[in-house]
Parts: sequence; structure tokens; C-alpha cells
Amino acid sequence: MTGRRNPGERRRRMVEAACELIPEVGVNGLTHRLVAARAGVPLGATTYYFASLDDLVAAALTRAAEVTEEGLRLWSEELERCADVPATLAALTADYLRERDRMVTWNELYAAAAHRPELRPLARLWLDGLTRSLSRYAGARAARAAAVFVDGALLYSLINDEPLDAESLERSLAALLAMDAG
Amino acid sequence: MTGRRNPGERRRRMVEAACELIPEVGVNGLTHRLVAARAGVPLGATTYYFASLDDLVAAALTRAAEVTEEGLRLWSEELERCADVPATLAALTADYLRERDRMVTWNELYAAAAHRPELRPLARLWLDGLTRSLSRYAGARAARAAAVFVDGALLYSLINDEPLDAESLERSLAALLAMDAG
DNA sequence: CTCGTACATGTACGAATGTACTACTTCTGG
DNA sequence: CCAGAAGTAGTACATTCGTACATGTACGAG
Repeated sequence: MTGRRNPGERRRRMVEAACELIPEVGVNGLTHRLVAARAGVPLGATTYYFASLDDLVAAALTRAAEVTEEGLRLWSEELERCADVPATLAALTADYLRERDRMVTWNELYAAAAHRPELRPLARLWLDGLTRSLSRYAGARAARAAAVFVDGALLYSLINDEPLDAESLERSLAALLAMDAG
Repeated sequence: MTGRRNPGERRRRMVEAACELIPEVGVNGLTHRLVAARAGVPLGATTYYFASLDDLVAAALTRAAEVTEEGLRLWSEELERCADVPATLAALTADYLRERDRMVTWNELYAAAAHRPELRPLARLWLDGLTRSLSRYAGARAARAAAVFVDGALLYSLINDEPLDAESLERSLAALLAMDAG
């Protein structure tokens, strides 16, 4: 009953527990004990599988980045098959802005990356990936501007009860994507 | 020599010390001892002047918000007297994006506000204030969109070595401010 | 089988933290 | 002038933390 032998699964559960905890307590609120309790493993397991707490945090943020990249592929496909890129992008963004936990997690990654440069490549995945996707429908400058706006909308939704309305999103993104190509 | 009697000044120095420390260690890295050491006061002074560490943090973030509001007034005046609003706004933003400490502090406030709702009004000051300023030159929707973009540019600069270039800023802001009024 | 290695688990420990507390000094109102 | 309030300063204490470690258990190679 106690601990069935299963290294991969145990590690995975700890990473998942850490991902669950980040929106609740923040990256800096993570502790070995909190993760162990949430994952249902003894305290010692956290130090056995991760060289340090920083490693555990990095593993959790890396996992969060993987999830984000997966979401990015979905966005890419959706944009590919749609007729109206700005409208579709606005709709996808509006959906994103309703998933508070994902937004908080991503902002935690930004904040952590601001203090720890080694995390910056991870933090760039979303913005760079989205920019690359949008480059198929607009100039490089316009694509990046639209991606920057989406991140601004994320920040806005973090501190306002009501996220940006769908029409504002669509008009703004349309305006940016229609910018002269650089 | 030790501590001349001067309550107001002491409190002010501790708040200032906390503001200095936030970009270095983050909001969650603040401790009584760190603030006391930086301010040059004994440990006891921090608990005498602030009911709890949260109070100290709140005081520091409030002070940071005051500085931001002051900066906002400068932006307002600059925009008032200029000929080309998007170009001036882009230049002001470009200057802002070079002050890394201010950006990090502001992002720390966002992250803290995401977890502590009582800080949200403070976090909204910048975005709401900028939106209000811009409302004199564009519709409500366009003004807000431009402010959201500026915050997105802040996030972008936090995790990239090179901030957004001036031309991208100007074109993007021009496109947003020219949006149909809502 | 058996033995070494990888995994599991509970406990221990030094360091750091928030906060309370005691003693001391300076100021102020009567 | 002189209490008592307000400010200053050093220290103490319970708690929590990251991490190390000792012991126990399963499992695959020979």
C-alpha cells in the first residue's frame, strides 16, 4: 500500500503537484513539504528525485511550458483552418483569459525569469511561438506586436475581475495584424 | 549617534529600503532583517512601525505606486504638449523599458496582486491612469488597447535582452490609437 | 539463490524567519 | 520639574525551511 515501486510515475506526480501548487502559493511559496504532501509521497522523495528545490521548481515550470507549447500547436491549427485570423485569434485569446490558473502560472514564470536568467528561454517559448505562428498571416513586426498585445491582455485580466471584452480583442488584433510589414 | 529621534524619517527609510530590495529579491524575498539592514535600523524597528511583514510589503508597493502615478503625470503633460501622440507615447514607453528596476517592481506588484486581491486596486493604477490619459486622444476602446499593449511591451522586455524597438512601438501604438472609437 | 544497486521512508539538524518582549532613552503635557 | 507616553534597541523563542542521512525494501544480473 505504501509506495509501489515506480520511479517515473513518482517523479511525474511530484512535478504535477508542484504545477498545481504554483497558482495557489506562487513559485516562491513552493516547499518540499508542500509538494510532498500534495503528491502523496514522503518528504524524502522530493530530495531523492530533485537535487534541490530550485531543480524542482525548474522541472515544474518546464512542464508548464510543455503544456503551453501543446496549446500553441492547437492555436496554430485553429488559425490555419479558419477564415478570419484576427477574429479567431481573439476568440482563442478570450478562452485563454478565462483559465485563471494558467495565466497565474505563466505570470509566475515571467516573474521568476526576471530574477533568474536561466529561466528566460522557457519564458520566451510562448511569445516567440505565437509570433512564429502569426508570421504566416502578417509581417514579422505585426506578428510580434499582436503577440505582445495578447500578453498585455493576460496581465490586464490578472488584475481585473472582467477580462478584456471580445470585441476589443478582435479590433485590437485586427489593427495590429494589418500593420505595414517591416 | 545611534538613532536620533525621528519617527517619520525612520519609517520613510524602511519603506525606501523595501522598495530598493524588491527588484533585487522580489516581494517574497523580503524579510524584516533584510529591510532593517538596508535601512540601517535595528530589527525591532520594523515590527514597531509595521504590524506585520505584509503591512511592510503593502507600504512599499503603495510607495512604488505613488512613484508610478508621478511618472504618469509627466507622461500626461508630455502628451498634452506634443504634436504626434503615438510617436511621443512610443518614445516615453521606450524610455520606460530601459528602467529595469521599475519594470521588475511593477511586475512583482502584478504577481502579488494575482494572489492577494486587496492589492489589485494598487496594481490597476498604472493601466487605468494611462488609459484615462490616452482617452483625450482616442476612443475609450483604443486608449485601453494602447495601454494594454504598453504593459505587454513591459512583459516582453522583462524576458528579452533587447526591448521592443522604437519603430515597432510607434507603429503598433499608432495602429491601436487609430482604431474605431467604441 | 544472493547480492549489489536503486528506490522508499522517517527522522534529524543547522539556519533563517516572524514576532514578542524587556530594558532603556528621549520627548511632552501639566 | 516630572510622570507617562512614544520611540529605540537588543534579544529570545517557536516555527518552518532545505537538506543530509540512516535504515529498510524491492528487484535484476550473475
